[in-house]
Amino acid sequence: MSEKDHSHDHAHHSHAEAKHRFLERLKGQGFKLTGKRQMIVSILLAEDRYISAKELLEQMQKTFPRLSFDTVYRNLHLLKVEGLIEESTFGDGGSKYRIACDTHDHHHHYICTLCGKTELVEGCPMDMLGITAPQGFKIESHRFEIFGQCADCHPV
Amino acid sequence: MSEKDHSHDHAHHSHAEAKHRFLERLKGQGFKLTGKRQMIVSILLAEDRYISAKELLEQMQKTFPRLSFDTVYRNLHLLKVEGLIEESTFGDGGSKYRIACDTHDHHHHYICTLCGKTELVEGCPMDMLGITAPQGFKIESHRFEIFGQCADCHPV
DNA sequence: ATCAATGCAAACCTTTTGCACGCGT
DNA sequence: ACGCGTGCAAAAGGTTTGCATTGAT
Repeated sequence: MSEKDHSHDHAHHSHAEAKHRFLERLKGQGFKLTGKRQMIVSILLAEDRYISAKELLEQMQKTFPRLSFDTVYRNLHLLKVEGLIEESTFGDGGSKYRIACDTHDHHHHYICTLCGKTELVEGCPMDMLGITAPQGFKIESHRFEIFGQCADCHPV
Repeated sequence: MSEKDHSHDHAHHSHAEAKHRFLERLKGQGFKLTGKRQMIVSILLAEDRYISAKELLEQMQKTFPRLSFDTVYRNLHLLKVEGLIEESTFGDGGSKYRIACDTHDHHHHYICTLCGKTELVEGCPMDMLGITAPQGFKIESHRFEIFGQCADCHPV
């Protein structure tokens, strides 16, 4: 087995591992592991980037021709509530979703606006900045994203 | 004239001043100063917070009963392209808009998710954080917003 | 008088929902 | 067998567009 094959095999292995972990979490909550649900997790893991509900639907329809948006959205909603995926609204035309970075608790992303690929940002502005909220302002959440084009997507 | 009246007058004065500045900028670009366009700028200045296209429409319909979404959106689009308003997508159900903070070049906001009111955040994470983009990632923009409830909107 | 702005209506796109049936447990 | 998950269809929002008319300059 060549080095190339080995790394490929390794990638597959960790993918399967991760998928198993995600599905176990759903199972533990009493949700059923349907074929479509598993495929959504598979695709999101394999893509490892932000993709739209439409992209997801189109990929899945190759296997499940009668699949429609409602099921995709219902599953995305479930996965989001369970904290297994992340949602963002960059670009035009609605939300995009990616598998949650389960190895890092709190994080922010560099996001490629062309392909949706992400990289982790070091640190969080809420820690680094001397954030002092206005009088009486109760902070509940924040959003920090850096947009641009990844090495694969821009010419030079 | 009482102090109260005076401050009220002052507020009106600076509002009118700001409105004039915004409208002049449109005029300079060759756009027509229609009543509806002026009213949108007026409302956004008076509100000084993020509001939805729907809120805008409803306020304006008191004066222009036949006004519909298309005109509101067309004007919002124009104002956005001209850099006179800012758009955000917090909460559910689409975009919200506020008059641009023309006195500050680059900035970020504390945003009240209940009323849309904003406060300026001191500093920008891109300056404060030791941002080092991944190999080959070409940074084009970023988004940083702190959400919560302002003093007026939460009980305690 | 000219050309942008508006009203109206319809289309578009993403996302959600009600209901009956099918499938994982 | 039970009850969640799914397909179908339709609706719900938000936003955009074509076209004829109105209105600012």
